[in-house]
Amino acid sequence: MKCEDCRARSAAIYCTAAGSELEEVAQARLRVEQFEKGAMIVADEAKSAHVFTLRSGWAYRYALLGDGRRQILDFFGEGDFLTLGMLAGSRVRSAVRALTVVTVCRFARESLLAVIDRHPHLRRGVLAHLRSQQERADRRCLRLGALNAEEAVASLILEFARRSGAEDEDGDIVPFPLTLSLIADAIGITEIHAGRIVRGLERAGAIERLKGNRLRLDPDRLQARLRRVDIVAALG
Amino acid sequence: MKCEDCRARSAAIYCTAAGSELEEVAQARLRVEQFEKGAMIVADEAKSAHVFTLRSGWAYRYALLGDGRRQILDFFGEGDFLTLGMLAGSRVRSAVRALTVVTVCRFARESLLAVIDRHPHLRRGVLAHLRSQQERADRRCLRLGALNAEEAVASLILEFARRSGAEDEDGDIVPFPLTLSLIADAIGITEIHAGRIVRGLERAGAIERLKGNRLRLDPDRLQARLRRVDIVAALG
DNA sequence: CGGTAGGTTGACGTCCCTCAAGTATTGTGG
DNA sequence: CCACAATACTTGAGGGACGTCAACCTACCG
Repeated sequence: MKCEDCRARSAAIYCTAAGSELEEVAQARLRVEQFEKGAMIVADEAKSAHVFTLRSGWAYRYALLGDGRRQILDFFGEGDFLTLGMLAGSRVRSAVRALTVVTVCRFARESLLAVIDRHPHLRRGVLAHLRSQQERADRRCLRLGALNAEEAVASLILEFARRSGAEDEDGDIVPFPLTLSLIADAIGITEIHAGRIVRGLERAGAIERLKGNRLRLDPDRLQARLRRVDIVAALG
Repeated sequence: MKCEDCRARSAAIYCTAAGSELEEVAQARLRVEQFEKGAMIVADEAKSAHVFTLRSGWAYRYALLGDGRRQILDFFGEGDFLTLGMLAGSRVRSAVRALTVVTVCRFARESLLAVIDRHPHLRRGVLAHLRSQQERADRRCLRLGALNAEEAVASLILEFARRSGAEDEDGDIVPFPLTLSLIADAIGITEIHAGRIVRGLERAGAIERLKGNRLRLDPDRLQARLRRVDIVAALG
């Protein structure tokens, strides 16, 4: 598992590392692991002493409520850094699960932090990571607070399309590993209503569900659903 | 304006600074400023080269949507660091306004970053700040996605009570600078419905609105509104 | 003293939820 | 390969939470 060959490297938190620095990062790594679809990667983020770089696949972070409902707080894709383990201690208890088969690099939080601390210019990557965290948090907040169900689903689909390496040569077919139940818990509606919305988008020709958790999409028709809100806030 | 006397210092991002370090922080400061209630502190966060420490008062960060609606993304109180200017470059355009009369210390982003970069142990404060940012983002997400209007208003009030120095000697009277319109835009409902909810809480004896933007509250009755969701996620 | 910003109330409409009963689709053991 | 279960998705009918519009009230400020 050479870091040099890792296609997630350019998106990783230590993306600016090279040569001996990359060697130190590899030294700090405990091991490379694989998780099955649905497996728990982190059980309680606030207490985890480990952090991960996601090499391939998708994962999601969520909180459970007293009445059993689940609120999805974030999605992680290739190159993303989970958890914000460096920020451990939050009073909002959240866990991370694999959405697809996933491979990760596991680090002890303190030793990765130590490497970054030794090499000032690695902090650029940390700042970039924090910016994208912040941006995603703002987008989620807008999606949940200001969008109706159809707009929210459209913006969620577009986010996945954008993040999964925009340009597949094959038109506009993108992987989309979410079930209706996950969509529902991400945007704060019920599974049944999520189903009606997705079906509606399909009938309108904005999306088409294909075998193997993939989606053919019509970006223009999806964007059209966001016309009401898109001008200032740049969702999608 | 001596930093030693500042009551916001213990909550500031450079809270671990002392002696000569604090001197460097004060050197990096451009000036201390005051903003009137409602005044714009940062017009476009993504482009701001300045960052602020809030010395006194309350402020809020918000985004505007194409159809004129406003989504409040965060509230800032005494000691908070605005903006995430160090993370400038987000594609979600947001601005910051004063909620009350506000005094701030203004810094050039790069010079404050440079001070922190020179003194490794100051980074503890940055990490603490990022943790609380993350925690607040999660709470907002839960509030918007999983709570109904009454629960959301109760959790918002409790957040303000908690953050405004919990223990005023005078029972449970807390400053609460939000109008119905701001409450509505924070939790994603209309001003009119927010009015109905607040009125309902008042009639139920959970809160009482006093002169001067203050609130007398009955913590138990407010907490009771969150029973359905509180067990796992620790809102409030 | 009038103007303005903030708050209240009612009637009615829409969006989303709930419950119930289905139909694919996938996986598993024989 | 089939039988069977489990999971995911679909559809309809009825209800509740929240939005919309319009009217009115109150406090504050110049």
